[in-house]
Amino acid sequence: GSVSDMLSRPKPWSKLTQKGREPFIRMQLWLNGELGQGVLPVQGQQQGPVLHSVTSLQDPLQQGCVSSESTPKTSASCSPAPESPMSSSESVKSLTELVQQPCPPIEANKDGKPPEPSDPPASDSQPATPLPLSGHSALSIQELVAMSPELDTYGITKRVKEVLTDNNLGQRLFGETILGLTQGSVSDLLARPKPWHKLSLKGREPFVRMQLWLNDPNNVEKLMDMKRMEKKAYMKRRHSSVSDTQPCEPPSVGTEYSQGASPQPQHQLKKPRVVLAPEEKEALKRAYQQKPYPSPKTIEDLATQLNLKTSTVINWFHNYRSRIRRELFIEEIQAGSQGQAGASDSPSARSGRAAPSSEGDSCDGVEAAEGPGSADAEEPKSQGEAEREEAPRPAEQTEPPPSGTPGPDDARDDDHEGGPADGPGPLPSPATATAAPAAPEDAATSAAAPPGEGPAAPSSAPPPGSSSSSSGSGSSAPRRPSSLQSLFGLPEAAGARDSRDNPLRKKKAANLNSIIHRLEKAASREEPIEWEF
DNA sequence: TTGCAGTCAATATC
DNA sequence: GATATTGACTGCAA
Repeated sequence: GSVSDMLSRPKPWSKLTQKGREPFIRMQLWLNGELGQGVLPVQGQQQGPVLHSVTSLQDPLQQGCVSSESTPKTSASCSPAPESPMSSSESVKSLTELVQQPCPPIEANKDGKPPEPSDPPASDSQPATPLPLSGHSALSIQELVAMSPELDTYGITKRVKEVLTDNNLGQRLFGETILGLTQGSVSDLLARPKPWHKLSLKGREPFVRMQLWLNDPNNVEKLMDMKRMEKKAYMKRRHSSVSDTQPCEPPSVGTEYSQGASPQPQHQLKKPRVVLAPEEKEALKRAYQQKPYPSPKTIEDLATQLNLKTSTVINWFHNYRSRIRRELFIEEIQAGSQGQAGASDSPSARSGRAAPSSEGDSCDGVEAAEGPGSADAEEPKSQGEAEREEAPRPAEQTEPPPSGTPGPDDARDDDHEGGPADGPGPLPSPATATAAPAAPEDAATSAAAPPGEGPAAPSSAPPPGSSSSSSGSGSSAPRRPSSLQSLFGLPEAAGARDSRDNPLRKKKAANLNSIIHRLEKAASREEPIEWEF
């Protein structure tokens, strides 16, 4: 049905969303012969057919171009059938145009910031500047992303981490040079990769780049060279600045233009970063436990009580929700990979990252009820979260948009609270929150306490995700069968399945389902809910 | 409008 | 010095 609709009534490119454009890109590729039967070979593996073609696309970095054999024709592939008629769909037309036009270096798109190659830093550590991705292939990369088979993001990051550590290459260098991302982003990406199917086209890009990089036989050398060049540049700059005092431009960069008279105005304007105090975070977490989706009023109250800007509170909730969500993703993956070993169902997987998880403690409301299933206790998520995340888990639901939107909704203030404005709202003030309302708090409170002990559980189990678990040094994905190693190809699903086999998981899922059910029921009844799960 | 994904960049930690 | 964490932003979609 969708196909029919698309073929008969194609929307203009400009009206399409990223997702909506994907089918057209696929069609174009298919027309170009880039896609075999139109079915994306999920085998991609590092050398899967598609990927190959991908590589062939010649990443500006050429990094990924592995396939020496992929040869020339590849290049052709790059440019999507230039003249392919494409008669009808203008969308495709625009696409081809887009693809053909010399694409701006990726960063340009990314940051939206002008490439400004002249950037001072560039001058010194020039090499770093960027993204070798420049070249015409910036767009190609997007194309690649669109046509790329499902990749095993977890496996890819794992291998990347290994290569980087084995060769003593830093994330910063790798990120700036290969991915066009900052160190923090790279760190985050490597530590908490989202499953392929949960990623947007943009989000997949870094993984495709990583895959290409991994495929590049000279990847390490290239990076090493970069490293050397950077060092050289740094030394040079340092030297020159010392001897010449001539600030040139470098000064402003790396070091500090601190005293300098000129630049200060701007960065004077920089607002200092807000750092939430532990108590404030605690209060926010408690509030989150009660309402993952607080109403504007609640947010305001919270802000007032905590003496924070409402925007800060809003941001905090956004960030917390999404980070917890990601936390779940990797837990899912890890659980899946551990599969049978259900033993360490311990979620905390990431030692360091106790936060969301252990604190997520949040789930309290939910878990608490779990009662016996203490096991669940570890899976920290707030009700809303839990529902949202867990719900979909059951069987076939691997879909991103957990139809079960009920989760969040139920949790929303506005929903069950009196309407918007009314008053008292649950004011999850630090104080109130803890002691406050109904049941959930128990959890909340209890959760508050545990922080300290929380670690207990996790400690027992070796950090699943941590490479340690895999022990096998070189054996990147020791416990993960080769399959996982390369492609995700549905592995996710597989993983999920595994996890599902785990009794604990089943139990948890069942519990969550019942919670959801009860919530829905309660909601329809409009009865005040007593959280006694 | 609201929520989310993806990032950046300042800090914290290791 | 490298890596991890996290508040804030931007852009997009519903």
